[in-house]
Amino acid sequence: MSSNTRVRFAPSPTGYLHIGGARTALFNWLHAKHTGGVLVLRIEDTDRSRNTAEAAQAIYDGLRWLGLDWDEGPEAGGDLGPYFQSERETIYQSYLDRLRAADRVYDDNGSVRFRFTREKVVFDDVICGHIEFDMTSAETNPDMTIRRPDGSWIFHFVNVVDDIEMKISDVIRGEDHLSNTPKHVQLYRALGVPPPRFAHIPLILNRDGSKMSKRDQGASLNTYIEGGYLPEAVRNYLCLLGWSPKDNREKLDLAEVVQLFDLAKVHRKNAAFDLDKCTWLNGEYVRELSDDRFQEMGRQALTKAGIDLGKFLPDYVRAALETCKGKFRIFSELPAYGGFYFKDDFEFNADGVAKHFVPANKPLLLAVREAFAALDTFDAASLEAALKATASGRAIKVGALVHPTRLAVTGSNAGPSLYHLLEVLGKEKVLARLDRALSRFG
RNA sequence: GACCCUAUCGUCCAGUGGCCUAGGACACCGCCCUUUCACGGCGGCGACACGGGUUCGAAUCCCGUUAGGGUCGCCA
Repeated sequence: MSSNTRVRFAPSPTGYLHIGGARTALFNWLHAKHTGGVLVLRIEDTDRSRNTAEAAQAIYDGLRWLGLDWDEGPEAGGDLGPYFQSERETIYQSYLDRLRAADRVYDDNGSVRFRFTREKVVFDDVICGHIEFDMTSAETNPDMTIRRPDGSWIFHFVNVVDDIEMKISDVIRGEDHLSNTPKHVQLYRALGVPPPRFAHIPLILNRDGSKMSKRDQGASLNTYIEGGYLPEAVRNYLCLLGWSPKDNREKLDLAEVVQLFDLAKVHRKNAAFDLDKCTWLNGEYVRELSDDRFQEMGRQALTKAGIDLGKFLPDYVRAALETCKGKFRIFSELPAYGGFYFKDDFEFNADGVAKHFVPANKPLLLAVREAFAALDTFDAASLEAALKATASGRAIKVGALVHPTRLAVTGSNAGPSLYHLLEVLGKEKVLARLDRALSRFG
């Protein structure tokens, strides 16, 4: 399927990719893919104080992490560049000349202003529908500045010029630009170019409904990258914010979303970012991760938490990680869940101590130690049999032994399957840890 | 303040005049499964912002109010 659809994602290099920007990029990407069109990436760095190179890199990294590639732009090439506004000076100059020739600009204290036509501006937004703005009053809509006295350009002007030059057919952007659109439409008309289609997507709000700004928790994509989230899960969650496959499904693969995505069906309502749901969805994906990728991400998460895996045999690490699969939702939870495999001097959970390290349990734990010590083969099946035999020999429930034992060897009340975890730990470590716990009883 | 957008469970989404005593998901609570946790299963809690219309009939259409968000820069 070929088409003339050309969309663009045009972020300002702020040093990180905002979660709202990420979704705008995602929707642009989806629309391009759905229509067989092209996605252009353009860096809007007209503000000279911004450190473009590094800040732009953060944007590429974020987009690539999400799996969003662009057809034209930095590091991708294209015939309609350059794709940094800071490198398009002569183009802007020529467009300014056109406006000047048409007598649509004038100087004001050294800056250049664009003279609006005093009229009603109407346009049809793909998402928001028919929009009317009354621009007849210079009081409420004063002529806008398009170039500063120092020669630098203002967003509205360069944005429109670039969209014209890059032959953008559909401008898909955040709803915060809806009120700016009539100004842009006026610019198109003054330049004698038909405006593109506009589609303003709703904004992402904080969980409490307030506006999500730079400093808010979760505003930066980095939060998810560093927090041990999977890109496919975050991408899936973002798809569901303001758009729906309509059949109550939550987990959708990318190819299917591309097929179903319909820009016109995107909501008009702002949505709150629900980290809990995003985390749940992540857990769904983690559970289905291939063993290799799970192992790789697991090692990364543990290393990041300060654990030196080099001190352990690869087989030990692999087996340890294996017992944790499917038990947690985001990788940042892994160190707390399975860190005991790599630390002998861990603290014992206080609630657990109060509940299980009571005097009456000391003989029980001793009996378990004795049973385990007598084992020749230290595998899950033998351990389970030994523990159950110990329990029935004393006419107590298995749980009465399981809980103190788990606490003794892991320091926690929750964790991987006890018998498997004991097997991975090995006889030596298990007996040592049991002794260490026993010493706590005084 | 002016203008623009929006308004279904706490959150995300389904619902486009009768199928709605409003459905699903996350979260929360209970039960079951179970060596813990998680998963899974079952059940519960929980919403059409308010007021007027239109219509035989309104969550769905219209108007108003209220609330939230956005824009009004020589930021993007």
